[in-house]
Amino acid sequence: MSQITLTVDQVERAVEAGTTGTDLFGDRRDVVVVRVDGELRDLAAPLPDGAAVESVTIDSPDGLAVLRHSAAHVLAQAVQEVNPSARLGIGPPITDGFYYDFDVETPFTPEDLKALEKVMQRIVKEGQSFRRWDVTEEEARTVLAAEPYKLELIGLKGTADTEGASVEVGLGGLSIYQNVRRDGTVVWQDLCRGPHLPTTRLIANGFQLTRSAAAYWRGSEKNPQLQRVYGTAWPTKDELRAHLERLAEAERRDHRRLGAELDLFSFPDEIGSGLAVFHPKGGIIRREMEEYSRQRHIDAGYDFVNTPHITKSRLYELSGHLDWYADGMYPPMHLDAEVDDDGTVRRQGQDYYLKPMNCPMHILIYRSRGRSYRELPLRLFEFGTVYRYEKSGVVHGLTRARGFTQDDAHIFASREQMKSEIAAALEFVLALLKDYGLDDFYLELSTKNPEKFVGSDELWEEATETLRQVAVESGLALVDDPGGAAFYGPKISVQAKDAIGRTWQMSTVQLDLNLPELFDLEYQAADGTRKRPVMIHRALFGSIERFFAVLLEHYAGAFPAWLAPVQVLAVPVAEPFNAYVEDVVAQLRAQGVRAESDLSDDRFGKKIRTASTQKIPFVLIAGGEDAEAGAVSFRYRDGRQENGVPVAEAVERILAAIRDRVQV
RNA sequence: GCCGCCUUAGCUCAGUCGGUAGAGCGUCUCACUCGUAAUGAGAAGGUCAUCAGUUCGAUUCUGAUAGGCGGCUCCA
Repeated sequence: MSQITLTVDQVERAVEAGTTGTDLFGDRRDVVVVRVDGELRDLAAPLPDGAAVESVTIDSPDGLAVLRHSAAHVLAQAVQEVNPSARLGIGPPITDGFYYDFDVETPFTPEDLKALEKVMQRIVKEGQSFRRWDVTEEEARTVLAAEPYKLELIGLKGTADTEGASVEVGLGGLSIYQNVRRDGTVVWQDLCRGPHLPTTRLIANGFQLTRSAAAYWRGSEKNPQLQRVYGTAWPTKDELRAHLERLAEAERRDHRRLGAELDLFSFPDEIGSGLAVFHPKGGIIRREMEEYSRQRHIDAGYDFVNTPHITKSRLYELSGHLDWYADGMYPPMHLDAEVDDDGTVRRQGQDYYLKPMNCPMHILIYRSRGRSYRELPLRLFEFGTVYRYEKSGVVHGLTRARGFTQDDAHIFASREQMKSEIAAALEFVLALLKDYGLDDFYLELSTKNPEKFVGSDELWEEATETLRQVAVESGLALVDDPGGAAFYGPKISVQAKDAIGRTWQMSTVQLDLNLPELFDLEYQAADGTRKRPVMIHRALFGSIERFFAVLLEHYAGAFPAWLAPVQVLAVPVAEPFNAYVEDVVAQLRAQGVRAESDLSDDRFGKKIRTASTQKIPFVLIAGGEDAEAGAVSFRYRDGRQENGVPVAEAVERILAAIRDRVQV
């Protein structure tokens, strides 16, 4: 027996040739695969001489992916057991779970999913093992002759176009994974690069099928749709339960639900899909958001402009929007045409479009007269409402609407000012986001797509480097998004994490090398020559409606006092104290606080409950003890209370919380 | 836009195997009500999304339309 040398979890060891991961880690149930010289491998694979071997546990990111991928295989086996005519698409692990695509005659129903879960449970309990079989292309084609989609993937192997199929075919050889019963019979098999769990038993009870939906084959809407089944899988039941609880929490925070519960906004059918109306309470939140933003923009040297909601087509022909984005725009209104009775056109009409973007309008303001270098940088800001004809299937509450208001600014600057303006814009944006209560960020830098760009390499290089420098100086994590830029310039976007860890793309700062060119923008430089300005697009909220939704979900409706529609609710312990309570409210109102009193004939406990469900930041309670002492009692949203606070101090405390924009 | 599901009172939902409907919350009225998440009684409130079709009869079955939900594709 020859010996080989392995480095096992950083320790060098001599072992017999043919040693496998199972031999090394068989006594550790949490080790599900091994990483051999950086590549994940099955535990059953013999380890090569000199290899560096690391254990990969089921709760590590790689281990979880393997668990979920194996769960996807079990799902596919279950589907084909129930319905042998189902053809297989792909089945990769995804965040928190997995999916598998099937070509089936009829889509899955919720009952189907329940039944499939039962079959999966049985397969899991059988303790089938995953056996790798390295095959030639010929063998693979023979084994998978009945699986047209798999054959297509085999044909794609090694080409650049394996997107979405990387779990089935890698760049190396082909392999098939067989599910083997304990008695050695092969129950099911699938084209797959692996690796997999040693046994289905590890899928234990920590999995669940969650939903089914259609998905285009290989992600293209030109391809047929397959039926996709989604599931989630975890190492333990407890983790599964925690995951389901996170989903439930996200649902409780859903801005569409909170919007109705707290009477903030609605989407009347009569107006149309994706078009919101803000109710008085939503209006207050929105006004506070806007007013604070407006003040900060004034302080930062922005000029305020206003532009119309519709325009003749000429503007968007010039800007190129009609070339690039006509599909996403509302169709035009054709106006002013005059036709004689005999059908001859007496006067040519005009097409008017609802505006999908503010920038061309702002450009026209810049271009309304000659500009001097002395005016630069010129920062034009507008809460500009735009309309985009989003496809019917994508409209989603306030986060994807058809009409929304951008806090949009365009900075016209000289090449020399470009760097400092981009830096200032990013700093401005980050500081402001923090004031709204988001403080966990990372940045994403979208760089040039070599296939699709305008402008000189030099300018791109300079702009990209500037964005990068500013990003690095901010001290935030920076993620590269190579090729992710729009054709007209690189972009930095701020990704914010909310209270339950979800990431939202927020602000963007984007350099535009294209529009100044198309509109032939100029300014007169100090030396008398005419020069072209650069243009920086930046939005903080992106869309006020969307930002509203993000804040609503982030705070779960419990806004900090400065944003809360009702900041204080005063509740008398009983009717005799109505007047006392009203007096306190009057004092607060005199200071500009949005204070109300609950003098309804509900009982005291009910009033507390009502205030609670309305998520009012300060509930002030007054009864005999308080009235005698000239005091009130605070009740906060978490149930905390503080009794006998002198009225003057209470007022001051509330004013301070509002002024300082703190959460209470 | 594509696939699937859904649409019954202001909200959340029962229900009718085809004979025009119910609950809880909310609203209104009355009574009750002195310490931190639901006092009691009563009342009002519905062309069962819309439009066609089948039927003696449609909220229920069929189809179309609109809106919603979950995905896919898209997101300047």
